Amino acid sequence: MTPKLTKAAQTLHTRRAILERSRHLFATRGYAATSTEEIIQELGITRGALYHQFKDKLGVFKAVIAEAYSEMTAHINNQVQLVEDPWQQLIIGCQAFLEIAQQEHLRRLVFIEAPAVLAAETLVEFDQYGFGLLYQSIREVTQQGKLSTIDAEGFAHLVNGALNELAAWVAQSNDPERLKTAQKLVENLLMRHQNRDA
Amino acid sequence: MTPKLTKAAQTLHTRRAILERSRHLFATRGYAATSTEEIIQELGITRGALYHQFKDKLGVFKAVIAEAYSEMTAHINNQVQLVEDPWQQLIIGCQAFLEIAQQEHLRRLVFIEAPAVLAAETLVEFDQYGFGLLYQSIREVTQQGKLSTIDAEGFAHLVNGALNELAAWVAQSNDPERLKTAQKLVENLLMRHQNRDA
DNA sequence: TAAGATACATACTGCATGAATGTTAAATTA
DNA sequence: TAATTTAACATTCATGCAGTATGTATCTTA
Repeated sequence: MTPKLTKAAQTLHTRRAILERSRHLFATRGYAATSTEEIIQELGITRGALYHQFKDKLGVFKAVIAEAYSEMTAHINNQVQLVEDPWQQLIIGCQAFLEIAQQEHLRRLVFIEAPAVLAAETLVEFDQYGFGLLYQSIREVTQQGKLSTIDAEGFAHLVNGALNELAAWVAQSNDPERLKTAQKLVENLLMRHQNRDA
Repeated sequence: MTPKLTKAAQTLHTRRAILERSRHLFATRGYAATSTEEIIQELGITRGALYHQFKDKLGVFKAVIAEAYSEMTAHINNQVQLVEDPWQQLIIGCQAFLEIAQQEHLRRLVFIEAPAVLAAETLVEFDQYGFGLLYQSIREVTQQGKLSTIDAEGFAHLVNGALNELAAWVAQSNDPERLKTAQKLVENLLMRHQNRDA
């Protein structure tokens, strides 16, 4: 006899519902201001369900953040793979970041809530995904002699920080031109560090 | 008859004690993980005292953040005022920021905890202090034609973001050379945007 | 010095997390 | 396929914490 709903399917449904609802709440109200009570009541499930699927409230948050991170990196990777030249990839990658990070929800989750909530904890692990891509890219063009800087790692941090803040700046505004301005600013930043001898 | 301790002096003592203790706790454990119970017990005072001096836990936090901000801006202003040339002031100011924001406690409070805790709230108000200085400085050199950028405001955000992240990078390490590296990176960034015609 | 304000103390309420325990239905296996 | 186990969820409760209400002692001021 075939069951109405397999266990695996049940889990999938419940987890997805919790993840989506809580992601919305975490992104709009913040982690602290979101109660597990809210999450379960809006979904019509019980505490038992939530605490069965996740270790605790922090567990839900970590899962949400992991998804948000992978969405961002996926978009960036997609865009980057459209070109071959590492130097172009660096520029395209940065601009793709600005596009995706423009989504206010993503930004608040990844760059505001996550650092504070996870603080000393596993944050580094997560953050390496985003930063790692950038660092690798910058190291590559530096080694090829195309980028001129006194310290590739430090420069990667410089660019990363610039990108994060520009993303916030773009997101805060309604002006559709800002994204383009930010993208040009970053391209300009990179071009001005380009080594013309190469 | 002279009182042992004037009311004003009492207030001063209590407020300072609360501010210093809670600042330490907020900076090391974070806002959420710090309980008012801890604060008062370590000081040997009561809830009444705390809630008399501050509206609530958030009120304590805001006061702590305000002090942290003003320490940072004070240091930057001091350094900047040592030179006359606006272009030099911009560079010196950025480097002074890296010096002061290197202190892990300050950084966590101002750039990690505060944004998350104050989120939509009065954060902007605070943040304008730090960013405002930078923006003004950049606008000045841009108007003088010394800085070449397509958008002064956007460029200010770019630099601000770069500074914040570099500060974190410096703070994470024990290497005393990192601060100098970061300072050079920023100077380099600015120099590469300098307009040689001026 | 009397009246009021101020700084603090104590006790209590309400809310949120997470744990303990119970129940039902799918999965496994004999 | 019947028996047994296990997984998904339900319900109830203990604990800890923020913030409030109310009481008291000390300082201020008219």
